[in-house]
Amino acid sequence: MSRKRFQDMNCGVAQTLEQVGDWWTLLIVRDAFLDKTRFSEFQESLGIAKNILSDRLRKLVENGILEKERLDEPGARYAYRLTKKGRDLWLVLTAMRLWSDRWVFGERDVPLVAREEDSHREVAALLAVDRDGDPVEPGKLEWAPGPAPRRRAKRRNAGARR
Amino acid sequence: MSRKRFQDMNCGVAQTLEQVGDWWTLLIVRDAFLDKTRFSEFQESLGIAKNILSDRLRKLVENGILEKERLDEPGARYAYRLTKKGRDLWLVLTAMRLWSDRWVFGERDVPLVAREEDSHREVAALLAVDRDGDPVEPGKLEWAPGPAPRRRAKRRNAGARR
DNA sequence: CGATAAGGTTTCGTTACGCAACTTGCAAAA
DNA sequence: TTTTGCAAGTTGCGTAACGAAACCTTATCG
Repeated sequence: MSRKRFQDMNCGVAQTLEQVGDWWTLLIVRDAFLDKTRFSEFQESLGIAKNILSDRLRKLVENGILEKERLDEPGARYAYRLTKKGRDLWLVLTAMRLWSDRWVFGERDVPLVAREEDSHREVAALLAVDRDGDPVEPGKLEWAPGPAPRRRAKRRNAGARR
Repeated sequence: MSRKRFQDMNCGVAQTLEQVGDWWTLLIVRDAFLDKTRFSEFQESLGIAKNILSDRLRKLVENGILEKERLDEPGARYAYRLTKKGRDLWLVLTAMRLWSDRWVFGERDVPLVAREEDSHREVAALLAVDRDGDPVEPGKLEWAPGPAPRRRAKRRNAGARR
């Protein structure tokens, strides 16, 4: 009678939820993007119970989304930092932010903004492109179920795992 | 001692999680994208308990992500369909799918594919653009906390709510 | 009328969450 | 050297959410 797991579902959404689908997890990741690194920083920022935070951080480290580093500084024991895998979640966070921007906040301002370091240009939208980089019309999308045996052609970034 | 709510957090990620952050909710939305409309279809597809499914469907309808329609067909039943707000979640699902494609599945195939209706070109990546539509370098992003009083300039699609 | 099916609701046991109190490790103050 | 103090947890306990199965309701079919 334990909580159902999504491990065996052959679906990317389910697999992602398996790793970051817990109630607090994505907010911890969001805070990590905001350069929070310490246990107490997450705790104060989120108002999360310490045992829950402890558990979520452990799972995030286990899943390779955060890495735990021991610090020598006085007053600071550990630092939790995003790995490459963790930083790659920015698209998920951005998609959620943009959705809420439109459907929840309405005209209110949102506090988390992604922007280019140099120009400070903000990410205002996400654009879907095919494997050649050509835009795909969002209004004319259909979803196809699988399993579709397809070869992923030439990935820009090889060496995906770690 | 109820579960902590994210309502009051002035953060788009939190607001989105408040509506679709429950354990099963995004999988129900995914199934809705796959043209499932009936209670029993969701139930069989997901293996979710009926009371949980009932509760999640109700909340999704309350939040305007699904709409419940009474059908006249024999066997008289209901259909749950995505609203515009619900269909707008495709970016979130796609971002999650692409992430798992890279970090979970590795070389395995994924079963949920978004593609253009006419050309059948698949969405292979999401591209961040600024408000002028110019691409923003993903590698050089920084995250800024708010609240940043910014005016959202000329949205492509006005009339956001409904 | 009885059987069957969709779409739930109820009941009940287990798991997860939330809170407070306690523990541990280290470092600086007294 | 003892004490204080903070970071980073762990433990115990009560409540809320979840999961499975049984039950209910409405409608159709024979």
